[in-house]
Amino acid sequence: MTAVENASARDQILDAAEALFAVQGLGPTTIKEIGAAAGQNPALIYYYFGSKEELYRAVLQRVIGAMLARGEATLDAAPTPPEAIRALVAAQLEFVLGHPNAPRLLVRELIDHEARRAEAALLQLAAGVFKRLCGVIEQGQEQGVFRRDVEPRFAAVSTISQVIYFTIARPAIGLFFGEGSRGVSEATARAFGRHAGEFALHALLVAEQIA
Amino acid sequence: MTAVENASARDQILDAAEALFAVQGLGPTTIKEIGAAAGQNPALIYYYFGSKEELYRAVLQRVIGAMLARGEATLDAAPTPPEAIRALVAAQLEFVLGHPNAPRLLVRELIDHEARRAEAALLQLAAGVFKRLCGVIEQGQEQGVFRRDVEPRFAAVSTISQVIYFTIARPAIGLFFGEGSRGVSEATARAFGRHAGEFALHALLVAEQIA
DNA sequence: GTCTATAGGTGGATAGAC
DNA sequence: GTCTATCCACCTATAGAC
Repeated sequence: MTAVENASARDQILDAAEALFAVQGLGPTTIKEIGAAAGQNPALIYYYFGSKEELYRAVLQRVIGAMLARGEATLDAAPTPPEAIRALVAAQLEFVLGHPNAPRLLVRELIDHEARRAEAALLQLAAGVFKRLCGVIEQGQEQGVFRRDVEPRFAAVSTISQVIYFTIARPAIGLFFGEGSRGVSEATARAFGRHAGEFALHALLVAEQIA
Repeated sequence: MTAVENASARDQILDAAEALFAVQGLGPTTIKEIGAAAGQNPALIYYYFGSKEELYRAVLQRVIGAMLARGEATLDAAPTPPEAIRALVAAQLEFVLGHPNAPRLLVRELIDHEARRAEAALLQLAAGVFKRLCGVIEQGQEQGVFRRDVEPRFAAVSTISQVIYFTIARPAIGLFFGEGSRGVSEATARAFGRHAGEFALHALLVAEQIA
């Protein structure tokens, strides 16, 4: 009955809902299912969140907030544009390893956008990360380390796409790598993360800069 | 009542279902909705397909078949590994412009895999395309035009990820490009396609090969 | 804050006429 | 092959006891 225990019941619902929404999506996930997974009475969901939709929004907010904070902190901390690219991709990979639900929720939300149910907030925030990364790439071009015949905004999309797609397509990639359709091992995922940073860098660096 | 008209009723259901499944997913799309969108009686869906699930499978089969045929033909026709990379990315972009539902259905299916509903066939086929592309990259490495310090399978994933992610994230990218949250223009999409081919090539080519 | 019971609505699927 | 009518299961949400 204390504030802590209340928060805990609420959080257990949030955690269970996040996992179920990520794997099944909003529609097919039922209130009863969430209650059972959370070890809580389904009626509590209405007490704490009002409706299934609002619970879904709360789940999204939490995930997006965490992802964004991580991305911005990483970009801010990097000393040079090439380091920023490498660090961002590495942070992206570490983030999705720790929060495998995040890209699933995010991508579902993007696909659902034309179903007019997506949060405008998500779109704004996603666009915000792109802009920050784009600034870093422009800076690298001004410093003469990145090629000038690259559209910075396009390059930002290409850079970010790799880890997200890798995570989403993990079952198919697991088969491709002979590691089964349940997805690749964590070691392979980390190796891909290092590759993705280098791949983007080599695509961006002027030829003389390449070691 | 002719065979052609029968096929037409069936195809109208398939077309309507494809669009609805792509935008909303399987769960939230109702049989009645599909019937209305197709201009057909919902009961016909059971006559032709047996169940909602089997209709969904038929939709997937059609899309995957088209995508695969296009990809393999493109790779087969390219004379050199660099040309193959460029041509594959260009074909990918043209395909998604013509079939905007395809990547949505495919990515939904991948995300849903842990919900144990995905087709093993899709995973096998996706892995097949990766393998073909991977062979092209290895060939380029043997010929000395592509860098040897790149894992070919990772590079295949990075190359393919760009256009698919661009399509999925189109609403966010639309905002980012100041073209509204309904997505970017076709001209911008084509420009991105050209960029993505070059991005992957620069990431792969040995330094001396870069013009 | 937490639980039970249930109302109210909708969805997938089928039976059977035409 | 196509349509109408309908059954049954299930889901969201609420009312109200504790």
